[in-house]
Amino acid sequence: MARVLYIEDEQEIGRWVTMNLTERGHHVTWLRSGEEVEEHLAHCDLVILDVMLPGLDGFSIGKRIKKEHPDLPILMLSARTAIEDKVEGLSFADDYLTKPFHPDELAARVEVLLRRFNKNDEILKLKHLTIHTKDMRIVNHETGEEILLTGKQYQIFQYFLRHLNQILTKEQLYEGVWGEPYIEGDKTLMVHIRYLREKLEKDPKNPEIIETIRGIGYRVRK
Amino acid sequence: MARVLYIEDEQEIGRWVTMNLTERGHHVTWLRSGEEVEEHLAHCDLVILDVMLPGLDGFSIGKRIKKEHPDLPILMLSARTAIEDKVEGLSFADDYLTKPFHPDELAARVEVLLRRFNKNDEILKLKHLTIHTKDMRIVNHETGEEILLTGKQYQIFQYFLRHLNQILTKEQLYEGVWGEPYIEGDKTLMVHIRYLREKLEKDPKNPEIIETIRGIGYRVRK
DNA sequence: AGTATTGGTTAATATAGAGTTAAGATTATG
DNA sequence: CATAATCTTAACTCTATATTAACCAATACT
Repeated sequence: MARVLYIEDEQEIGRWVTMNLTERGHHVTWLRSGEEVEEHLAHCDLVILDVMLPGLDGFSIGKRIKKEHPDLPILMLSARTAIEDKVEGLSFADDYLTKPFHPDELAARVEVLLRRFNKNDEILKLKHLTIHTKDMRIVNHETGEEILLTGKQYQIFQYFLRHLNQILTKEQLYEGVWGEPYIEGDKTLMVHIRYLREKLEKDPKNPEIIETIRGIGYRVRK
Repeated sequence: MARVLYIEDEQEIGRWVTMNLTERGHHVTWLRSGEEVEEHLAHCDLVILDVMLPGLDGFSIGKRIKKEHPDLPILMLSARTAIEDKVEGLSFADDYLTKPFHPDELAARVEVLLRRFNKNDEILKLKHLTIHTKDMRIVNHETGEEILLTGKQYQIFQYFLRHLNQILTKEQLYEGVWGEPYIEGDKTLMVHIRYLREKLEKDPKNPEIIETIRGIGYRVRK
């Protein structure tokens, strides 16, 4: 179902959680500390983070992850039930579950996050397109043909889908996809938008999927 | 901060929750039953739903709301702590909080949902217009249509919104938007005001949003 | 009422921002 | 290592928007 990155130092609970989530069809990567988190982030759909870790605490790690990857859902797991901890956790994370908990509740909350962040196999319909969000298969359901995107096209379109209905500035888009600052006047993004439209739009000259917001950027609406 | 629709039949807890959320700056509409929910949905940012209600139960109501309004966050509130209830609730809702709970936790979870669903921008109402200040989306809430402004129109209107109720001279406006000195007798600003009125006003000949202050300039009042 | 003054409207022209294309650079693939 | 696919750059075209200017309407003043 989803690729879960799980950071937990305790052997016991770590095995138990990993087992439970694996049973439900998720692919779990369990790290014993927050050290090598960074390299795994690009290849996961959700982070489960224990608060009590040796060395750097879960809150700091969570905040850093959220800063770098705002579209990656984070679920905090903790034995600390104090209201201050919950409020602190929820200030950046997307859910906070206190130990002990029932594995079904964890699984249900994982599902909520995947649903909300468009990371499960939801089927999204935009005009003449049917998009399987999990594996990003795009089908033109009027002709039945599948649309294959190249790497960059895929990343850009995914960024749009994660921010449906929002007006995205060229800066936001460029920085979100390339991960480096946008230089005013650069046409690279535009060229990609053009080829994307060529593939996605019925009539690329009158785009309906990716609309232009002149002076600002672009938008994809549901 | 946000417009919360709260459905709860118990007097005691209803008052307490309403008070707590109001204290934190939210606008709470408290309904004692799920009957007249439908008409309020269009004008709220988040739904808090009690599970135990006389008549139709909270789960059914929640599912129906989610089906019609998938982008409206729902937080379930319940005295039922059984895992089956939680799983059932989380199958459609976006969070599930069991009673008793700390008001700070409810508030924190409300914040998480508003953040995730992008509903935490300020909303300003001027006559028939609803303005989402964060992303500057302007909607005519009588027709439901979105109003798209061009760059200059956008800048001018933003200047008005930052100086609500103030009479702005043409000098002030011009210098505020263009950043260069206003030349007496220049009609550029006026032409833009005209096109702005064309888009914003119900009847552009009798402007209600942007009023003319003869001999001085213009004003937008709340 | 007639005239001056200030605001409003319209259409033309100019400009900036977006779209297009193709060639060259880079990266992936057999 | 060669070839193909994809990405970036840059010159050029097109179009929405901004500005200008000429004309029209409303209000204020004598």
